[in-house]
Amino acid sequence: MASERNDFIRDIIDADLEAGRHQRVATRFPPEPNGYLHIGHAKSICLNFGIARDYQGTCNLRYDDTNPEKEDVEYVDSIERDVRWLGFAPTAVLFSADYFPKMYELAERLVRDGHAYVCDLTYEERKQQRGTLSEPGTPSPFRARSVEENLDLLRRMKAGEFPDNTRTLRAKIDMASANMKMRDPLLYRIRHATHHRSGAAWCIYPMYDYAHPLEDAIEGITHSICTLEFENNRELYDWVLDHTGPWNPRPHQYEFARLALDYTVMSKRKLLELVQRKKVAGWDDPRMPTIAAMRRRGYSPEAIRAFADMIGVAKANSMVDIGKLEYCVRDDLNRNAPRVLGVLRPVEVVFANVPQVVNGALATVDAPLFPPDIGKPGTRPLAIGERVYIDRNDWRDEPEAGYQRLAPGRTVRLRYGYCITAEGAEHDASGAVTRIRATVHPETLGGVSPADGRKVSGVIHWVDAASSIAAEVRLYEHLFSSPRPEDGGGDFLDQIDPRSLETITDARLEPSMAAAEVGSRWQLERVGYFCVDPDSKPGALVLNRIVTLRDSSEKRTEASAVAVKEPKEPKKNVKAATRPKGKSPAEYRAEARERDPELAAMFEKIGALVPTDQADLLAGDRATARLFLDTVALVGFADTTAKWMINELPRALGDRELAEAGLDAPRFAELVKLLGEAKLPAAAAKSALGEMISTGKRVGDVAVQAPAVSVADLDARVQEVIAANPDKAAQYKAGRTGLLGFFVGQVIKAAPGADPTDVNAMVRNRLG
RNA sequence: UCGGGGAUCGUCUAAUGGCAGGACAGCAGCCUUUGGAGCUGCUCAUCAAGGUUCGAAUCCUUGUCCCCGAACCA
Repeated sequence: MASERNDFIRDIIDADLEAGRHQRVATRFPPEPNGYLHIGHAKSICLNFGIARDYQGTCNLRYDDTNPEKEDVEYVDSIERDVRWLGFAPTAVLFSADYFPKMYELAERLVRDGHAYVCDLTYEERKQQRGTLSEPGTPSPFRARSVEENLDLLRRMKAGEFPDNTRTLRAKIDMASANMKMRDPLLYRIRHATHHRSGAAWCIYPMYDYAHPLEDAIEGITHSICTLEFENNRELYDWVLDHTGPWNPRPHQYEFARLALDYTVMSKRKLLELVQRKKVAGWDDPRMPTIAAMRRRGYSPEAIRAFADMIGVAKANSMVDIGKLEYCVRDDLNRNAPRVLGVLRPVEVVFANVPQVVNGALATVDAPLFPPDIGKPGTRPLAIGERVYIDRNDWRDEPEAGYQRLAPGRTVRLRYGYCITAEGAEHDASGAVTRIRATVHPETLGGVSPADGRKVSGVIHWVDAASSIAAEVRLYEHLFSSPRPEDGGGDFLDQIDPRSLETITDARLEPSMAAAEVGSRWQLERVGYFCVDPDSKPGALVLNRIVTLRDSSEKRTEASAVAVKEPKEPKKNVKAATRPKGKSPAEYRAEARERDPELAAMFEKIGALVPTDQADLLAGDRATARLFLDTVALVGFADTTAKWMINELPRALGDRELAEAGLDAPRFAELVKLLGEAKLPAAAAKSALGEMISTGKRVGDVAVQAPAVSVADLDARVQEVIAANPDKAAQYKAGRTGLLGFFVGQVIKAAPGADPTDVNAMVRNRLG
């Protein structure tokens, strides 16, 4: 059983297990090897593998490689590496291509059963005959070919007798289906192509809609999870399984909303374009949303998994704030990245008063690798020499309000070291500071305040000029300057932020960083988190900025507020405007009556008993209308019957149709009678109705009439509940009237036979 | 003969007729040898209108808006 919060898919799995529909859970992650995996895939990986983990089930990594022209082993390799790096071990690593023989065998079966045919229509002809979203298609002239001819043609297709694109195998379903996917969809196409796995063994390849359900069924997948755009494909998925089975377990497809993140793009096509047009350095350019890029940038698998947990799984299209990802990355790094000192834009500080120099240093301190709140051990020595570098950004010739760092006459603490006071600065011709002169307060080591009582305005980072090492630092920002680069109608490539990569070649790091390994992650205190890039060479470190530190200084807030551009006009949905409006249920009911005079007559009769709007709802189909009329004929109470049929019956029915639910008028009438005569409380009647429908029993057998509760008893219950929740009672009295429902619910739980109306009144009374 | 889905704080997501909750972001304060972290508090939502009900985000009705679907892609 899954722990913590469930998503709707885990709810479905829980229900399936509970109902005995499955004894075990099997999922799969089915990428097509035609690109690198991205953060959106990570969401799916965490879902599928996470379910396998939570339910002690299985999860296969299966390459959905049915299109030889787009797929490549480079992608196959990268995908498995990324899945494993994310922390998941596939139960099996499989390839659709390995099922080609079995799929073909089933295709022959479809032909033999008359469910598929070979079609000679060209692409253009088929397009012509497909119809549109609102008009039916026309059947292919080859639809009526004999089984023998179809079988012969299919075998010759497989044998390679026909050139590419000259024939297809199509399912024989319904060219008039409202679902375009069901208009005799293609099952196989001819491609004399080399496949990355099966080589030249095949010249016909199955289409996704045929292959995918079979792959799932062959592997014994129970829950086949995909994204929302496949909702329309589910009907075909089921059709394929229905005509190739029986399958046990029989897989079912469920769809969730794919991840969309702002300030990036997620489609493989667009990612490929960025790579091929060299807008980025490759699939693993740290600005890309690919797993490989995030790994290189320094995101940890734990951070990405935490992100997947944070965003949840649902069916509503959504755009996730990239800040959530960055939060997860920082949260992980804060706990795990050792702190070191480094200066991105060095400016020299020379000390005028040098207290005492030992081995070329004023002092050497053991600086902790983690702050106290992290509670991790480790230190490294830090020598403070006569000259240090501080960040240019920590100096102001004229400090603005609220500024807490170094400026003429100001005193700051060098992190882990001395307090220093700036005495003056030298500038170049452009006015930029080139050197700062300062005095050291020798007594301030170890957190001691300056002896003269002067105020220390802040703490800044620094490195020793003599012993520090040089490094290249790559500063990354979001690749795109717009939160939705695909919106606005223009080319998304135009939205690339030219400032998304800034390279600093003369940064200085504390000497301990010379030993940092490729891939290791560090916090440069007060600057951000950094990861050692594989481009590093001995003596020539390259650091990637993983993410900045959160910065609550006002300056930064203002700057980023300016940087955020106004979102563009929301894109106009041309399709939506030209799309004809669908018929409303009311129109369907009216049409049904027009087609069916008997139903129209029933509508008339019902209209004589209840208001027209109710009659309309009750006379949309014969089963409903008949139930109403028969029930009223039996017991009267037209008003009660109508209200219960309209408002309560749908919920009790759930997914079932009234006609197949087997609720006959005599049984329903019994319930209505009790209701009409006020002999059964509404709440009891509701649960009874549900039970009557699912068990076929009579109301007398299922309605649990809790013993009546005397007024005195009920009042005691009310007072007990109020006494047990004094805080809530106080809140209620303070005006939080929504709590009334809470109290009523609690009392009814304690006294099931009570009339909610009475309880309501008594609670109000007691709570004043 | 159009069909299939969806709509809850700024964002993501819970609540399966009974307290609209959590997280991110934001704001304020505390704390701090990182303007980090942490802690405390605050701001902020059920698409609309009717109906059923003691009680509706949830059930019914009528609307509105958004997404997906007419590749020999997946």
